[in-house]
Amino acid sequence: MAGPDTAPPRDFIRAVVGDDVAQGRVTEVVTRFPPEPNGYLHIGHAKSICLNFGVAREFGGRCHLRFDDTNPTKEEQAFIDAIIEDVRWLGFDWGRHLYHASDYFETLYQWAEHLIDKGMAYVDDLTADQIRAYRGTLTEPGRPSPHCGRGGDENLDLFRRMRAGEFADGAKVLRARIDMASGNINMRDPVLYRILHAPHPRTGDKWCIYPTYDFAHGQSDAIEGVTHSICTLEFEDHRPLYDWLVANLPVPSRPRQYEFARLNITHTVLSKRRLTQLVEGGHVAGWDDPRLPTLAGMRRRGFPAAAIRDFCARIGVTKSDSVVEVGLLEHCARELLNKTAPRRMAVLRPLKVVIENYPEGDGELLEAVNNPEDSSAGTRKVPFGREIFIEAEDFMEDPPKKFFRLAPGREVRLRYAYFITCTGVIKDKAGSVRELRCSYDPATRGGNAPDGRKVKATLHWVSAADAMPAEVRLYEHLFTKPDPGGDDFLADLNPNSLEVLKDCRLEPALSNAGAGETVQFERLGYFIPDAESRPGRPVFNRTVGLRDTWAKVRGQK
RNA sequence: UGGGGCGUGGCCAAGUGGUAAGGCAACGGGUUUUGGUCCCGUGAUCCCAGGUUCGAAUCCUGGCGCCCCAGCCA
Repeated sequence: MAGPDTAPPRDFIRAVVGDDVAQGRVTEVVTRFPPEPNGYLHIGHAKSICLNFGVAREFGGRCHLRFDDTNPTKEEQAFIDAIIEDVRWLGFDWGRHLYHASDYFETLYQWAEHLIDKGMAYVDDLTADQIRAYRGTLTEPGRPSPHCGRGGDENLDLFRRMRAGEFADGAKVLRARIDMASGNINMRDPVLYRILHAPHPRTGDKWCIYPTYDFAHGQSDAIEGVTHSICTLEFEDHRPLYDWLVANLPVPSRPRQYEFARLNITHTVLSKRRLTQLVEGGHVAGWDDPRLPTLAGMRRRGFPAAAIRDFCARIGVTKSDSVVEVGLLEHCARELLNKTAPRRMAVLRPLKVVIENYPEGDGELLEAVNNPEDSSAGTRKVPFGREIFIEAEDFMEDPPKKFFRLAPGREVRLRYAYFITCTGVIKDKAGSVRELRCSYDPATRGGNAPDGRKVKATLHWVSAADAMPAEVRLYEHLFTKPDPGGDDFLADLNPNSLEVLKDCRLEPALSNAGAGETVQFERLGYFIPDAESRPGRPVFNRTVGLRDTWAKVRGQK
């Protein structure tokens, strides 16, 4: 069993790294996680983070956190801050190795001049549209730009004037001189620098030209001594360019790029473009909406970081496109939480029960186990009285065959309390059940009958006199379809992804539920206080429900 | 019709010539003061077709299918 943070997984990336170490090709393994600060991190990033930091740790190396901040028109400091918080929360530490591609802007600039000197780059005056037209298509080769023959001095002069701010955005670009006829479009004289008169979150107004991803990434890796630059499959086509640049520039080391398949999960979306659309379009309540697969959202929802790490370890790392069922993620959360979450009782949809033979005005404290999976968690006292609330769905006036819970004349157990028998049903004018009358057996205190009598169900409950009112938010999948449609994915949004219950009742022990601590509401699932929770006005999020075989039986009848 | 990848049970995924691990899901059954947990049991001949071999998911040939690439995004 691949428990949390146990046996390190074995995959093709680790095989390569292990081989490089064994053959002496590298002495220290250095990886990096390189987010662009233009959005929040999601669980797809978690896969990459676990891979990069995991490999570094397993081989005694190090992993850098480096922001790929080469496009100031899309990036913000707020995203940088959020990303740092999320990676930390996930449980990884980059030590003093926090970097930004923008740290290397001056060096990258010098290397661009170096390329010009070698005749391997030129300044192009073509517009973006013209460049596209000259680039050819997937099946037809491109044609050289009319400016590709410019002399070195002219190119150098033009490039320096680009830096000096003499030209408008888009007026000129610096391009590598490689091969306009290459089958690989990335090699058809790719753009290396573009003019962007935009302030940068870190370098301010110092620059008005910025390197492209291709010109920044590999060189940044080389500067940092990264040995294994691990990225996703869509960059496979960029590897020849990555290698070309690193081979033709006076870089201090020779990193290698390896690609793995990005993560996909059913019933959600995992692309930054779509997540941004959901947030900016107001379809969710922000980047940390608990329905989102963002790390911030999952944290708020109550997913433990260790469960996410476990999930990432279980899905593996390969090169084949795959879609992991959300069920696995939910399983990872349940498995961990089952062992760690304290048990409490809470009633989501209260139905009042009056125990008629229980002395009026009396009350008592009953002992309840905090976690049957962890005896060290101890016990607590739960108040009991003549009037209690039970879950409305735990009673049926006319129960079907397989319904084991409370019904007229039937006896069930109240967890850690007594056996009760339903003796009466009170309804309102509309005919719906308002209240139940029951009797209890004083001999069954604690939940066991001395005569060995059995009941078929155990219900959770809360003392009416002591209950604390609360709001509880239930979540379902954000999308109704396993694979939300392409451009039309908003049409697949699940209208019932959020259900707010405003009249819930909690046992008193829940009043000091610690922030960030997920608890189990017995028989219901795992819940965590929401960020909007306040003393005296608690709000809980359901992280995930318990497995519910009754729901299955009920569903298929 | 160019270039780069991928194809093992419903979903992931081991396997690298010697006779198909594991996890999730599903379905049976047992235990149980959570219809939870836990325990036991049930399923593939490996995209297709040829070939090499005593023997192939693993090697060769030819097909088929799916994904990525024509941003001065990353």
